[in-house]
Amino acid sequence: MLQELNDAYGFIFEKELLQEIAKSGVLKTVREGEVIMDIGDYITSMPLLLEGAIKILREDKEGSELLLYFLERGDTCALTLSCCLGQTQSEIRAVAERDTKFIMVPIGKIEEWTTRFKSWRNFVFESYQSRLSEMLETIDTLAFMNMDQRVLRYLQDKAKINQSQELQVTHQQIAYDLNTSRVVISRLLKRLEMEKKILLQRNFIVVHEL
Amino acid sequence: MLQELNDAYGFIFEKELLQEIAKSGVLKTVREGEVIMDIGDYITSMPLLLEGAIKILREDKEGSELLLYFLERGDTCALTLSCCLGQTQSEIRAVAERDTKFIMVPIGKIEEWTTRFKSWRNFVFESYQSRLSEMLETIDTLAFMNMDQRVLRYLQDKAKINQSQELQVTHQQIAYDLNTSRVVISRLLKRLEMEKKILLQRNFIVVHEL
DNA sequence: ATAGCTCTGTAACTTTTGTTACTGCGCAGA
DNA sequence: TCTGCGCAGTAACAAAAGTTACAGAGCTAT
Repeated sequence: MLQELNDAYGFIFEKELLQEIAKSGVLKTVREGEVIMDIGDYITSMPLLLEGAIKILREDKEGSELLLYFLERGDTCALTLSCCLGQTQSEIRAVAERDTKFIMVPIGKIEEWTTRFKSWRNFVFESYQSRLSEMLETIDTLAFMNMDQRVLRYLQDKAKINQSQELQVTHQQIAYDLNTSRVVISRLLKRLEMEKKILLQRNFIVVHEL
Repeated sequence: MLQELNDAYGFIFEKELLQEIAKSGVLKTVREGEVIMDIGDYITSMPLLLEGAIKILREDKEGSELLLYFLERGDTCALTLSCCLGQTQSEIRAVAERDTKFIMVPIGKIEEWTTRFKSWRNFVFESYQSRLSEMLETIDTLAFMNMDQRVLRYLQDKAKINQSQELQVTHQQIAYDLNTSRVVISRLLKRLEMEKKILLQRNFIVVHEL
């Protein structure tokens, strides 16, 4: 575990902190598609991503979903952090986008390290910061972009996160993530294909523009 | 200034911190409609609201605007805080919703107090937290609500912030804040009036449901 | 009072998004 | 091989939101 921690966090945390994390943290691995954390869950620890990717979703009372953003290696989820520190229920759902490995750090340590390690304090602040800017971007796409642009952007983000231009995803899945209907997505994807921006296959999309 | 500080922040900050704020902070008053901070500005201090209200707007490259949320007494803007600590340009515009009084605290002190005062640290964390949840709410309204619901919600929020059911606002202004067109707003307002949820006057709307 | 302005109401139309319904393809399992 | 199922394509229609255009109401300054 210490080795993996070092690979992902070695350049921002000091040795002592890395050892503390290795001591108090619990290593978890989840398979693609697994729900790591759900809306309403009581959160008592926060994740430090080592490998893989996680997608963070929001849901309304009627059960409609919306993808907020992805987390990668070196990230943590500030919304979870916020739940932890505020001792409230989770506002979001976290689902493994790929097979993923991470360390869960218990809430008590989070606060303790905040006073003891400057690098940890910075990490926490930077997490809040990057999560705020991701949320801003999400708001931008919702407020200022049409569905066709949102779909293209979604595909590009997903390609980046999965480090592959070939995405294994169904139209229905995209529709869920963007909170619209399958027919709308199929329509727009077809248009994007005609514009040569993507290539459509069964269960599978190739993104040209990155 | 110390008196006002005490009224707004006395119950969360210790005496010593209040005095430090009074010493290092600069008191500012702005009139309704004044732009306090604009997109692209370099931010070197953060505001602590004493009185009044501020609205926070986002803009895209084409100049379309969107209201993100309001700030009230006792609030600070975590997005600004984030800019401060990250030494980056402002991502948002802040406009006085009413005549407003606040204290600007220079960036150096923010960091210093973070290490010296637990109450300050908590305040900063809680600001991040509440701003994150405001942003989540904004995302919810954009993703899950139709324009008619958004308009009603907007009016209710504005009434709350201004502590009055009678809002002095034009249809055009609402359209700007919600990033839509004046005609759409007029149409929906008319419908809300027929549903007895509001009353329309010239330059002026009465909100019934709060 | 009247000219000029801002603000509101409304009609008519377009575009975008959402809905329903049906077709056919391709794969997996009996 | 046939059946059933999930997935993709598409048509036809409905609803929501955006656009253009114009008329009239009310305020202000001369």
